[in-house]
Amino acid sequence: MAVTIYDVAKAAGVGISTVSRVLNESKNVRPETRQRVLKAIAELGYRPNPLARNLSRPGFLSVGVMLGFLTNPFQVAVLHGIQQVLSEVGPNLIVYSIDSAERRERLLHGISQGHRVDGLICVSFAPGPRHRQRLRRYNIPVAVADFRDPELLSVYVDNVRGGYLATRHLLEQGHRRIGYIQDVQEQPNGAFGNRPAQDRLEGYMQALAEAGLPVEADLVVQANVFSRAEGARAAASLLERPDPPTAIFACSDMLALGILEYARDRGLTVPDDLAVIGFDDIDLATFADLSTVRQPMVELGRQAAQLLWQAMRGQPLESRAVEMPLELVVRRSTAG
Amino acid sequence: MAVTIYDVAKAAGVGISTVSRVLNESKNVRPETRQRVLKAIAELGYRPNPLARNLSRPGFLSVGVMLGFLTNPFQVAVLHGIQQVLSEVGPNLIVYSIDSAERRERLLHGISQGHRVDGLICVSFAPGPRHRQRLRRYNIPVAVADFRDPELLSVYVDNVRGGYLATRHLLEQGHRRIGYIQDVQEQPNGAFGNRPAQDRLEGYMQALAEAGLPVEADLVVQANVFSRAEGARAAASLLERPDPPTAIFACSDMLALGILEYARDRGLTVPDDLAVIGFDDIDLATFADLSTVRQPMVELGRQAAQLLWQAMRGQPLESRAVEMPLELVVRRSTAG
DNA sequence: ATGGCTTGTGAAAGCGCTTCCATAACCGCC
DNA sequence: GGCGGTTATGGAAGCGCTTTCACAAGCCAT
Repeated sequence: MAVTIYDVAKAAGVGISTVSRVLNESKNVRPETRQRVLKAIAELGYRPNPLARNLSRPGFLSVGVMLGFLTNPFQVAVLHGIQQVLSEVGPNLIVYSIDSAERRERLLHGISQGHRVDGLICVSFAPGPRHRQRLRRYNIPVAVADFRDPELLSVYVDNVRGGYLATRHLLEQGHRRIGYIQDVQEQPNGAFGNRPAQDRLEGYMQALAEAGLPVEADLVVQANVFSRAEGARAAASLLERPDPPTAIFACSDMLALGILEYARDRGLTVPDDLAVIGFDDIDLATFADLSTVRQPMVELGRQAAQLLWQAMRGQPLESRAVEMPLELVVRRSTAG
Repeated sequence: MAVTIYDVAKAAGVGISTVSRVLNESKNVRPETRQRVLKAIAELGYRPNPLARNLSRPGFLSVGVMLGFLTNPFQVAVLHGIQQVLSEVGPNLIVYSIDSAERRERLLHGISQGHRVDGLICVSFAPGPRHRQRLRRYNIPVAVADFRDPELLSVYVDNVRGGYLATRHLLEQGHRRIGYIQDVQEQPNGAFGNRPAQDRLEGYMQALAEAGLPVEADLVVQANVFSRAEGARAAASLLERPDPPTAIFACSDMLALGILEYARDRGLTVPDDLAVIGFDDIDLATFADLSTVRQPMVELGRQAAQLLWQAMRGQPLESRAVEMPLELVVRRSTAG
């Protein structure tokens, strides 16, 4: 099928070792011979096969990173952290961005049985039992970032506590009716949901309970995708009702920015008419003066990459799970 | 060194083909044998070598993407576009993020002679002559996004025109003293600079000349890195002088957001006290009501990926260079 | 000339896997 | 109880490259 080093050798009337030498710019090739080989390479359109090359030299590892859309700043930040670590230590970083549950399964299937990578990092989710089993069978280490899983290397935050912190803060500001917007994504089992967002909801409920307030089902709404537009839409559904909340906790800053946008369009004053708090503390939160719960996004990625890399090299791990700190950041969107 | 399929076969007392069958979950392996093999795999910590596997089956290609920081929304958007296309067609996407000129050279060196990828996309820069020569020699196709290069597959915008559009718009709003902030990055040759930003400066100068205005060297400042903080710093250096400009054109939205932040901190009204226009039209520009010159970032990546993929498959290209449209987007930061 | 060098080159042995092919063991059937 | 037809398994030939090794020239100083 493809043109190989043998074809080139034959065309140039030399042995394959000579072609290889030309390719690797080693010494001891007569200029004239080199020219003949280069000519043959050019004429045949020969392209060396990276796989074959790496096979016959000290191994070059690669790790795969599976994440959702590259439009999600949180995930990009995590990727950035992973990148930082891996670019130092060496392995190739192969990015698999997943836009649907179906594609995720397909990719995971390929990876878990296809031996395409030497290590895997999943961001904000964990592979299902079947994939997991195969990955373990092949001794492909797996790290999850932004997810807690006892079986895998995991780096995570206490999302329940995060939800609690955000909600308690709003309660302390005197709010009694607090909306929660969570983003959902399609899961492989066909269900919709999202573990971190679910956990934050739990924290939200805890805080309400602690304050002796009921959880009103109406005040919890879902946004389908991760975007400002969805945040605005969700805010609308929350606020355009008889008895609207005075504060909203969005499970991501991006959604929260959408809420702020909606508020501005409607002429609502923040935080007086409506208080808003997000989650993540993305770069833009400062710009928008958005209160939020900060999670160390880049560090999440770094730690996951570090853990994975240690496992890949067979080094002993002091721990398989790392919890990262969460911090309430109060800005003007909740405290005028 | 590493444990191979032979070690496993020996440990399990079977042939390597049987191990391979177990690994690939093919039929015709007695359950008992399978167990023995799995046990051996687990005990030896055997991990199949992805390279070797892919070598002996229909080829699996990979393309490398070299870009700057993953914190730059423009570059992330381009990456997103690339990702969209390549995830459909198949090859692995290997991301090389570059934080210094030195690292870029080192990586490029490895890639151009190391045969690590089957195709390469460079975002916002082009490989230097030496790398380029080697890449050509090995028939590794190269596409550049956000850069124009006659020798390579390139997808670009007319940055001169973009600078012109932005500046003319400010002139039409009545501004006569217009600042320009450009970001610079270290180049392999040790110089600092950035081709797109340089071109936009040229457009800026064209527009001024057309309006019969002089280009004042004081009004052109540089930001060292791509960030809001740098934008604010540059704005400060421009505005805290005797005769400050009434409008600023920043060569990226991120810098422009920094300017807006600075203006807000100083109590300046936008656009009355200071008009600001950016470049790119990143997602957040809408949120910040920032006027800008829109470039189709995702599409830039998509086109580059498409061009590259066609070249990789040896398909004829109708064109090696694609110019993408630019569009002035007027929002409240320049027009009250 | 002649024994060492260095230099240019090809043959062949891997690298770790998949897969084709051959063999052996086993099934049920007339 | 012997025959075609499965089913389980090992041997060996690649996949496309790098690299060691051996060998043939060519070089210099003797």
